[in-house]
Amino acid sequence: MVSTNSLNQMTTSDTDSASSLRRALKLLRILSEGNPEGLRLKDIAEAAGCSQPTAHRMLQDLAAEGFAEQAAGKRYRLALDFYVLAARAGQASGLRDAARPALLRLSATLSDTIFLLVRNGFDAVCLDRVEGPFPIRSFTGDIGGKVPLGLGQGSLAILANLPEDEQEAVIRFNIPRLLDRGFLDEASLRGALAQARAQGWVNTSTGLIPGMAGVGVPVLDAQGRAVAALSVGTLAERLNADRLPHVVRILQSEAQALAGKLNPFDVALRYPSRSLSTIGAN
Amino acid sequence: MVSTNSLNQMTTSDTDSASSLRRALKLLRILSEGNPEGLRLKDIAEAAGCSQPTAHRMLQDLAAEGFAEQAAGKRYRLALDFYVLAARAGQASGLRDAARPALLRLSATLSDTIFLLVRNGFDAVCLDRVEGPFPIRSFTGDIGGKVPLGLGQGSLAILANLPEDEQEAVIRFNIPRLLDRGFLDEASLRGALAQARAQGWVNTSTGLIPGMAGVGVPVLDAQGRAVAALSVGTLAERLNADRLPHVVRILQSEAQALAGKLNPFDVALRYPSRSLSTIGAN
DNA sequence: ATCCCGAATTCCGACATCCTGAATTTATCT
DNA sequence: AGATAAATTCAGGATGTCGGAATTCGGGAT
Repeated sequence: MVSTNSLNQMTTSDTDSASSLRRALKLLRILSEGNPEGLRLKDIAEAAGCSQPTAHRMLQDLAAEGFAEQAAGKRYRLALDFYVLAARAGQASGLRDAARPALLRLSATLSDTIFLLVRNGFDAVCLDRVEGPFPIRSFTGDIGGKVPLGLGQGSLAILANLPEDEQEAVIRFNIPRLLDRGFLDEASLRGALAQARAQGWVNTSTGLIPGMAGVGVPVLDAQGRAVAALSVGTLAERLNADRLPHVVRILQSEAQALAGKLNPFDVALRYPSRSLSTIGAN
Repeated sequence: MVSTNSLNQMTTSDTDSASSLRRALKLLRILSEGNPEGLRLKDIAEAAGCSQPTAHRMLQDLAAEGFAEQAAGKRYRLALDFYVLAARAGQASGLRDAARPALLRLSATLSDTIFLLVRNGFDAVCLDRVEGPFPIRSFTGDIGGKVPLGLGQGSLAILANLPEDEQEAVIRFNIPRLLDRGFLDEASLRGALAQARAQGWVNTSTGLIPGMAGVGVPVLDAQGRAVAALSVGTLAERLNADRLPHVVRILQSEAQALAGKLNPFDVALRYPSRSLSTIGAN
């Protein structure tokens, strides 16, 4: 049989006493995590823990609103409208627009790929990316992609500059996830964090991805909390001792300028106080 | 105030006798179209045509599932989770991954900004984009952005290569929208379409955006229908008579190669993928 | 080409959930 | 601070929802 959901440990606080709306939203998550070609109704119903007619009706509604669609073979998948709709979600803080000129400058100056990452719960999310001419492999992947905080240069830079207690909570939650991805034990993570905090930037040529290297710097808000990170991803050979200081300097300069433009209006992104309800998913 | 501009497609039977789920989904659309900083409950309720308590409860559910969040000032807006979730929606056809190498090659070769557009209803959606060193203004905007079919090079290239009846339907629907954006009367649109169909590519240096120019070519499926477009956006001076033919040729070449890779996902000729493949790996 | 089986979709009665209006708390403005 | 408007909570009553059963659809084998 289809092995049940892989990562969903404690999907929601209330086992099954969720509202019908929340159940429907779970369907979207299921679709998002499933095969992009589409999922069969039966499997969706099973994953959602509801009957087939119920799943069917909800999916019909989702389709009618343009959130889902039925591909050939009757398979259901997310529709493009959903994508379009969400494109504006990243704009919340205006960070993306604020950072774009910096990304373009950095990419033009360094001829490398530049990432803009923001913190989102226990993850870093790639909010934007400008590609350089060199082919890059990164954890972060595409725009909209996410990595556990601590994995990768920018992600590490953010984690290193969180308030003590939050950092600790994130570390505790992410250690298993990091081990799953095959990198870092807790000791080396804490070592890397200490160094990152001390020197203000992160340099990982430590072979996480063979041949790749990068530099990440945090973007700090008025309280010194990391809300984002700028990072460079490039070939290891392009980050030698000669070039590294230059790259760090220019990155830090842009990060600082960006911090100045931050909208102080909503820096304090709040996290749902209700236990671990929403963060378990994905 | 908040006008409920619903550009919903034909699929939506727009009677107000919608299920509660569909009403909730409309809320997401309202949030998406509203001020990215967030909307007040009162306005949301008004735009959705429901009472405040109802809107409130639905928004609470949306927030609990990570689709929305409450910013300072109690304003509601889409959350980053939504963005992350939707990032995988664009993957439906695998077109994006298939096209990425081509985009990178084109950008590297031409030193200009390259767009990948796909058709979505009456719009063209920017599925991916690789930026060149020159600052560009485009209709399409960011990844996830959309333009009415017919506006812009790639968008025009798609429209020009749709089946007769669909094209006609799109034109009829889009004419007012195009006029709204201040460009093109119907006659010149039809003229441009005829030319685009005849020569196989679109060249707009016709001053839609001052100083900007671009070339778009359609990506055709096995039946000769346009499913996507590749386009170049650049400064008008960079598309002179000398360079234009070269740009067109290389674009067409990539578009053709891309068409060959298109997934014939119409029929499930696929061998039963029961084993492991239904669970998408990350 | 036909049969057969599993999946998808439709139907319907019982029931739980959701909606509206009023009350209470919280934020915003003068 | 006071006043006002918005946001949130609360409680019945109505409506939409749920899941089993029946039907249609589609795919695979003989």
